[in-house]
Amino acid sequence: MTIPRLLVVDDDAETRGMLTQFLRQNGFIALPCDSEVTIREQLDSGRVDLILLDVMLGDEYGVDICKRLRHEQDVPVILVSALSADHHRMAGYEVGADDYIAKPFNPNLLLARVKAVLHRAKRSSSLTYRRSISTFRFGGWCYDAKRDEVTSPQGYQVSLSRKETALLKVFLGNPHIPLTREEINTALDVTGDGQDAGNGNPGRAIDVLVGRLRGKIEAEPKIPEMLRTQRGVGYVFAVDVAVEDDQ
Amino acid sequence: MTIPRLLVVDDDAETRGMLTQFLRQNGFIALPCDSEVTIREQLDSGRVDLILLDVMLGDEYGVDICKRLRHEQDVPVILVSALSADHHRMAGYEVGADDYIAKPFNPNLLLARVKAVLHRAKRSSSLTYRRSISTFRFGGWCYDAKRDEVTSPQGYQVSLSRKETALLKVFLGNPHIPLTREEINTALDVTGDGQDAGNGNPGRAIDVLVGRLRGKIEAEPKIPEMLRTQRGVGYVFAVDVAVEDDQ
DNA sequence: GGTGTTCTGTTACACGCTGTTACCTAGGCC
DNA sequence: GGCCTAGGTAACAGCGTGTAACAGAACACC
Repeated sequence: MTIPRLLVVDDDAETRGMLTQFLRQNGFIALPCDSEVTIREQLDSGRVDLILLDVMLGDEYGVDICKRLRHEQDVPVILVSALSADHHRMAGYEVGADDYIAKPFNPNLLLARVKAVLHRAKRSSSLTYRRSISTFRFGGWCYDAKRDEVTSPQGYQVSLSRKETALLKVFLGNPHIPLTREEINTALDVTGDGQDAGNGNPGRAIDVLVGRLRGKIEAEPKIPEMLRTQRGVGYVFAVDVAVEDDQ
Repeated sequence: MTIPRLLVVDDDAETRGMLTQFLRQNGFIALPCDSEVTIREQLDSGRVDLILLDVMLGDEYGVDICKRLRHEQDVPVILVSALSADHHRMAGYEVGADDYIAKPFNPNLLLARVKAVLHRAKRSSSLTYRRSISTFRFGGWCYDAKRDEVTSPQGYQVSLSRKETALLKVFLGNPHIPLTREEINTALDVTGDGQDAGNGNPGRAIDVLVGRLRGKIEAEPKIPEMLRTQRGVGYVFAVDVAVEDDQ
C-alpha cells in the first residue's frame, strides 16, 4: 500500500501552502509546484498519482498545461479555478481533466473529489490508497496522527480536544518557524478537520488555546519549553520534530 | 471501437426526447428510459456504457436509483439535476455517481462530460460490468450485503435494525469522508430500501441512530474508533473498507 | 380484534468544547 | 521608578453532542 502523491500546482504561494498543508493533514503526500517546469521535475523524479492544477498560472493557462501533460502521460488531473462559467468547465473536460473545481471550494468537497478521482484511477492501476499514517516525535512526546493520540515521554496518554489537536498539528508542521496569531488562525480553519472557514479574526482565542495546550503538553506550563511566545509576533514551536511514515 | 450506448433517463418526455436526439446527432446510441424498470430492462438486454440519470424522477429520487444500481453493477452514471447546491453534489458523489451536472446545462458541456466519463471508463475497462458487491470488510468486521448479516471480529453475529443497517451501508460507501447529518439523512431516506419519502429534517434522530450503531459495533462505544464525531460537521467512518465482489 | 415486542423519533438533561471577557502580570521603554 | 502594551489565564456563557427515558408506529402472533 502506498500513500497517494499529489502535485499542488498554484503560482500563489499562500494558496499553494494552505492546500498542501490541508492535503498532508488528510493523509496525502502533497508536493507543491509553481510552474510547468517544476511539474515536470516532479513527474520525472518519481510517481505522481494526481495533479491539482490551478487554471490561472501566471500568463500560462493551466488548461494548456493539462493538454500537454495529457498528451504525454496518464496522470489524473483536477483543474482548480476561479472561473466557473460553463465554457471554462468545458474547456477543462475537453483537454482531458478528470474533474473541475471552482473556487472558492468547500475543503471537504475537494477532498471528496480527490478521493473519487484516485479511486477511479486505482481501478485501472495497481495503485492502492491508504490513509494518513504518520507519527510525529517531538521532545520525548509522540503524536500518532492516525489514532489522534498523544503520548507523553513517561508513556501516559493525554487527551486533547479537537481544536488543541489541530493546533498541535499546525506546530508540528512548522517547527522553529514563528507563526503569527493570524497565520495560526488561518491554518486552523483549514486544518480543523473540516468545518467551515471560521470567523474573521476575533479576540484572544488563539492565546487561550495555546494556554490550554501548554497546560497539557508542557512539563511546566508557566515556563514553556516547546510552545514559546515571541512577544509582538506570535508563537514558535521550539523543538525538533521527527516524522515517521509507516508506509 | 464500438459506438457507446447511453441510457437517457428522464420522466419528462420532452427533455428525454431532446437529449436522446442530441446525443444521437453526436454519434452515440441513445436509449430513452423513464423509470427504474425500463433501466433494468435495458441493462438486462444488452451492453450499456453510461447512464444519464435525472435526479427527480417522478416521486423517485435518481440518487436512490443510482445508489441501488451502484450496489449491483458498475455502469458509470452521470446525475442530471436542477439542484446545484454543494451538498446535493456531495450526495451525488457519495452514492457513486461519476459526475453531476446541474440544469440548465450547456449541451456541449454535457457532451464533454459524457466523453470524459466514457474515456475514464475505457481506461479501466478491464473490469467487467455488472459485478455485484457482496461483502464489506472493515476493521475486523464483516458485512454481508446479500444476507444482510454483520459479523464481529470475534465471529459472533450482531443483529442490526433496518435503519441501523442502512446507516452502516452509508458509512461503508463513504469511508473517511465526513458526512453531515443532512447528508446522512438524505442518504438514509434513499437507501432505506423502503421508500419513506423522508421527513424534512427533524431533530436529533441521526445522533441517536449513530449512538445505537456505536453501541453494537464499537468495542468501546464511549470512545468510538470507527464512527467518529466531527464536531460542527457530522460523522466520519474512520476505517478502511474492503469490498469483495462475487460475480 | 387484542397483546406484546421491536423499532424509531423526540425530548430533556448533562457535559465537554470553545470563544469572550476581565483582570492581572511581565516586559519594554522613557 | 512610572507608564504602556502584550500576553496569561480564570471565569463565564453558548453551543454541540451523548444518551436515557419516553411515546408512538410498525409488526408479529394469538
